[in-house]
Amino acid sequence: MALDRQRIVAEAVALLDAEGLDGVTTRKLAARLGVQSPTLYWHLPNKAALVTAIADAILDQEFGDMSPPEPDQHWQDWLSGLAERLRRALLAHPDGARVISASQLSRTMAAISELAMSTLVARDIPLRQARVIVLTVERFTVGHVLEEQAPRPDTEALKDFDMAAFTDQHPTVVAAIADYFRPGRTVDDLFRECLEVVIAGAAVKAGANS
Amino acid sequence: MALDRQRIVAEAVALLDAEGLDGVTTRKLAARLGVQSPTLYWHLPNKAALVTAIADAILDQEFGDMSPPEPDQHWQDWLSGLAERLRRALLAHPDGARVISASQLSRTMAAISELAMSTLVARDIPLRQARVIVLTVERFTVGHVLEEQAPRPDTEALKDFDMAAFTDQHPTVVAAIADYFRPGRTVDDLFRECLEVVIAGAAVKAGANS
DNA sequence: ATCGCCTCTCTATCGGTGATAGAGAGAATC
DNA sequence: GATTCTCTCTATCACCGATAGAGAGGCGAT
Repeated sequence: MALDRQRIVAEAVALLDAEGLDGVTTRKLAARLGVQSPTLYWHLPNKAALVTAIADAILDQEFGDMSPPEPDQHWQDWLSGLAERLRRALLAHPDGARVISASQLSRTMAAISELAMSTLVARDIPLRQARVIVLTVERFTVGHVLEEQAPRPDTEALKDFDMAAFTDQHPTVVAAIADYFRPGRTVDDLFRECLEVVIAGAAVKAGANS
Repeated sequence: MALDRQRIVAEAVALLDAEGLDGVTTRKLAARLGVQSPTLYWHLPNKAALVTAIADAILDQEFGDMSPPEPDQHWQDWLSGLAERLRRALLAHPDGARVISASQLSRTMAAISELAMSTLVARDIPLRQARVIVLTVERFTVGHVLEEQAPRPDTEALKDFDMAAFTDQHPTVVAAIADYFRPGRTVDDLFRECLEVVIAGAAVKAGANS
């Protein structure tokens, strides 16, 4: 099978799924493609370009179809949905948020921003506020998923972790986490509640617009 | 001079300042300390622990003194100030946001969360909402600074970047960025405006509390 | 038809990375 | 004085991104 950029990126995503971002090395990727690693450098200038291509692929997978809101839909709900989709795209692959934050100039991310900002402008929100709102939502979402996907500290490190002392020094944090582990609650609920904060603020800052 | 964990971390921060996170290698760090690199492994279990220690050092530098708000101060203003300080801490060092997001179980970060959540609880905000608000502010801030510190794409990559086509496909984004470069505006203004969105939402979601 | 160019992959190698094994120096303790 | 503990060393591992440069094969122009 011919080796081209598209096939390289597709296999890189598969490798990401199998081993995480640190497992995506030029050698392993080349091996999967039945090729020697320097060959990849004929198709890609460097590894950063590969990561950006992976980021675009991840986003494209979830944002293949992007559409503005229905006329009767509140932009708040539509923007929430966009953020939920962005999160879903990042969670769909190990280290998805790291991949996006390590990528440079992702075309798809730019397209998402364009759609979101123009949608808000079409709802009579001033351009500057539209940009502020969209950036806030995007950066919060990436920051949040980055934390969600942070590696669990290994058991070795936990051995000299004094839980009693931690609880003593951080009672509120511990109580809040305990609440968060209440039966029936999921990580999705936490994201949704945080997102509601951001969207509520966006509504305030957007002025009295619909 | 005796080599201990504290001196290692201090020198690691200096190395971070000089060369960025990718420049922080065990060999370079050891060389600065006048020592061979395996020696470091007597004081640290692995590099991840070093990064976490650097993260704590960066935060400690800005959050040496942490105090709850004055009784007459709105918690919104106090929380804004906390976020501004967090951002300042991250911006004070190259790749500061990457360091914090790569760190695991930072004690100082936990202390910041504890202070913020307990402060909100003391202002009669329900525990769960307090946690949601604090997490939102923290993760937005890290996400934002992560973007602020993202490396500028090298000139090589920009050579085949078609600005005209980009403007054509993303007119709103380009217009928004142009507005952002208006004279007198700084990157600090953008952060402040985004933060205002988050804080406004926090105020809404906190209910009718002070 | 053949010569030369172009596209793509190869081998060989470079300098660098985090990490481990195990020797050994020197101080502290018994 | 012998032993043990603390700390640093040398030597080495497997692996990483990246480059130089050879060479195979197709394709077009002569």
